[in-house]
Amino acid sequence: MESTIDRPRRTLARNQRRQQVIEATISTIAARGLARLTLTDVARTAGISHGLVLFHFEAKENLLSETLACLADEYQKNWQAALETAGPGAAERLLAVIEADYRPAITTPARLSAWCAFWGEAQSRPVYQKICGERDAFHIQTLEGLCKELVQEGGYTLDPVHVARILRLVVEGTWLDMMTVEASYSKVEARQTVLTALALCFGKHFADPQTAQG
Amino acid sequence: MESTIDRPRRTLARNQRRQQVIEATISTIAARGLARLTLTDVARTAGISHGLVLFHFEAKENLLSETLACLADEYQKNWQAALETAGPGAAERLLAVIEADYRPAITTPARLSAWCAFWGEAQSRPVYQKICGERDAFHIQTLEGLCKELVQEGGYTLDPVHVARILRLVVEGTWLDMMTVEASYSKVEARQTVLTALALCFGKHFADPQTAQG
DNA sequence: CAACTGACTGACTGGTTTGTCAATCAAATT
DNA sequence: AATTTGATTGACAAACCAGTCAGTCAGTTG
Repeated sequence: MESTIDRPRRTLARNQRRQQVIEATISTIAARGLARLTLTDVARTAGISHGLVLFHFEAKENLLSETLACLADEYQKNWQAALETAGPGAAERLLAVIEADYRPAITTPARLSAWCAFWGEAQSRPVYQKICGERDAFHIQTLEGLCKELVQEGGYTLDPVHVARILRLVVEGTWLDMMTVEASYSKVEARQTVLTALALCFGKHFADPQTAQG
Repeated sequence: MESTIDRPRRTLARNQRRQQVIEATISTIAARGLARLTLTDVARTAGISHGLVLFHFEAKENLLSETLACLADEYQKNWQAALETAGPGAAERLLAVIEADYRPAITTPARLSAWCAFWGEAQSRPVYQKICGERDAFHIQTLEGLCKELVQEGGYTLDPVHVARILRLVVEGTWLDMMTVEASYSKVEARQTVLTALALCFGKHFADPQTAQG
């Protein structure tokens, strides 16, 4: 008897199909941008009719919101998971949160590209702003908390809010660089840059990759 | 005899009208985003017919490219002018280039918003990438050069490329923050963050605003 | 003043795109 | 096997929008 369960089905379960369409949306945004995105594009990428996309998401606007929410969820779960498996020390935990941003599953070219596209459009769309906003606030709060711990621990004369911001911006910035800057650099270079920033901020806790090697 | 020169004319000179339409485009992008931008929107903002927009720019795509080129030009001229009027020392010059990014004329909400919109769309549009790319490369080169000078001058054990990148990303990042992050902070806060970063990188040349005050 | 040039308008066209819906089909249930 | 449920399609309607163009008008030049 052949298996009837794991053979690809013509009709998929609701959640599976929705996830598949969202993946197709991410790819299509990466390839064509938000401005030129059409439902027919998305449908073609997913290998289904455009009517089915609307059947599952009601409206284009809704599909886009849910796609962004999916990306934001993924991002948050990723760094939170990293935080949970990290050791108890503030330094370890800060490093874990930062390194989580460079995990391959998160930094897919298509995902980065889609993320940037939403970011650019968010200026004029409160809906998008709100989806990212709450999760962002939590992320920032966490970073600030860890920096505060480190400042107290190491007796640094630094404003934890400023330092947390600097570190976050360097991480986010290297993301964007890897996408946009023409002569783009590698993920290794990006992480080295972040480690340099960490060493500059918290020299007693982190060694500069430069001096550590040479 | 009344003046015939400075009275507002119904028909404008070619360059004047083009500039006006570009300004209208920037405002409209800020208000509606690139994805929903229509020529009718732009025309309404400029107070002219949408036929005239096409008369001056041939095609929508062309209007957008020229608008982006205008923003990029403006940006470059701004920091280059700041560099020319700065003193001879590397520290002064670096500070001048960085502070130029916070001049009010450049950091208009509409301009920042439009800039972000183009940035987001640039992933999938080589045309946009190219317009920014060359100018960006020059900007990065300049920053790296100044950082290199400072490193030699102060005997820091730092990679100038990494430091230049960190500083640039903090500046760019505060820009984006002021636009996107929900509980946004002020331009003063942004500049303080950058000064903190400068002090962390080049402690012998720049004082942390924190310790300088307290 | 007459002729001319170039800016300007607004109606129109063709093509594209979102969203609807009736019909179809696969899978589960009875 | 018959019925039901819910996914799926493709044809269709309506809206929208970029781009065209014939004709108008303002400003200039001879």
